[in-house]
Amino acid sequence: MDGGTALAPVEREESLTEKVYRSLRGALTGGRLAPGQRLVHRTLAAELNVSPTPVREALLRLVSEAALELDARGIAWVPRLELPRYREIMELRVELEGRAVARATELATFTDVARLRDLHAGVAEGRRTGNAAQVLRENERFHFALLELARMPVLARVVESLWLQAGPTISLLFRPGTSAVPGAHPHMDLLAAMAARDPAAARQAMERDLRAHGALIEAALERGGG
Amino acid sequence: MDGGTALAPVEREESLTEKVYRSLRGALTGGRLAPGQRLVHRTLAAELNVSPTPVREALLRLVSEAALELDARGIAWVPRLELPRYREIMELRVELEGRAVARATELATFTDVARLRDLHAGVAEGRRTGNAAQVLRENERFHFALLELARMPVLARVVESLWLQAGPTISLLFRPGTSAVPGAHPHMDLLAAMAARDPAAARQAMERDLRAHGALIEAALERGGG
DNA sequence: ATATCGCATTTGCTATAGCAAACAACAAGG
DNA sequence: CCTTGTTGTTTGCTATAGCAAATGCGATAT
Repeated sequence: MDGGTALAPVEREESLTEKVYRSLRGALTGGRLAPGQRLVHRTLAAELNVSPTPVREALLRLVSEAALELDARGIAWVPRLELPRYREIMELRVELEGRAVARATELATFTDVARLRDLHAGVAEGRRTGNAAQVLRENERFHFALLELARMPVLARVVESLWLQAGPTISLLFRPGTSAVPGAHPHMDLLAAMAARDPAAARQAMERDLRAHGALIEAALERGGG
Repeated sequence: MDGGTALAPVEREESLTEKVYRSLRGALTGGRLAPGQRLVHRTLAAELNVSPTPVREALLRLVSEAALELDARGIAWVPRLELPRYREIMELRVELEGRAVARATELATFTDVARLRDLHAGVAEGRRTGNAAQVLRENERFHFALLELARMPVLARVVESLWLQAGPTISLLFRPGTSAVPGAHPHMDLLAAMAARDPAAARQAMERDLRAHGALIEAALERGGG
């Protein structure tokens, strides 16, 4: 019985808690849960056809990641992001994702950069067709793939958490039409810098990318969007 | 009925989940839970005289904060910190706590700095008497008070999470005697810089402080402590 | 019309129960 | 002595039940 050495280890199928968590996470970053929305665990459980227990666990997990908050009564809800807090999140993202992209530039192979180029194509297509949801979704994939390349798991986890905190507000306020920044998309500069093995330039491109997006959201927040 | 306006709002007493969470958190940073230790939720519940549910919730919360991990079977355990990951955590702490102390220096009043001085006295006392647990505990209070002064809640939360990830390993390996760095304690330089309203100097002092501690742990990890 | 009281409902929190998979220990066989 | 099979135990996961506090609503009184 040794033909088995070629077999991959069986994947333990994920728990219900995990499934609910992923579903909620996707809803948060995908803009299907708006700031202010309340999430009553029993109600959600009924909708998802599971018992309240795994739903409650998933909600508490999101609370511990600051993606949700509990009101005075203990009911989970999507927090409204005030401008100062949004700015703080963006400052941290600039620093941390900047670091990550510099590191990724040192480590990335030609193939890695090519893959990133493919991912950016999705973003570009969304921009052309004015599909905000697609832009956000593909942009997220691009950034997370980049984070992966940096081989900094602790940092990556922090950025994911920041992403999740800002996600609902960004989804609510982002409109791709508005972001017609002159010149090439910062992602293109970033990819060029990576191909040229220039970590500092890559970092600067990342910073421009984040600040360009960030400025749009800040403007909307100032108009009273939060 | 307006005599009530002077009353503080009644504090909703914390849930059992919260209590268990705090207890475990303290055990992790206080060195009462060593890397490798397994935490079986039913057993723990029996020891704490509560039902398994809140214990399970507290454990899952710590898992989501990367303070604990789940093994293949789903049992929570205190992860062993490999050197690269420890280094990554320290790099992030240097950046983030450095940022925080620079900001705190801009915002802190004379009274704030005096309070920090008091907190450092606890650290100094622990050093004099060779009480490792006291040094770690008071050092934590000092750093968190500093974070509070920076008014950067998102950053503070991230640092707390990093602290928790490194806590068990630090507690395991830290010995105050070893850390007889020549010259004044970096905290003293830091406090002087804050009093002088010099954010850059404060940041540098923080970096020296973290790297001095960090070097001790790294040395112990290299000797095979993890 | 407004305020107040009371009751039914909602809802988070904790405890308990049952299941299934993994594990451990021990017995039987080679 | 080592392997194999069996059986009892451990343990995470999910569902369910009951409690208590908060809430909401309607009735009643002023």
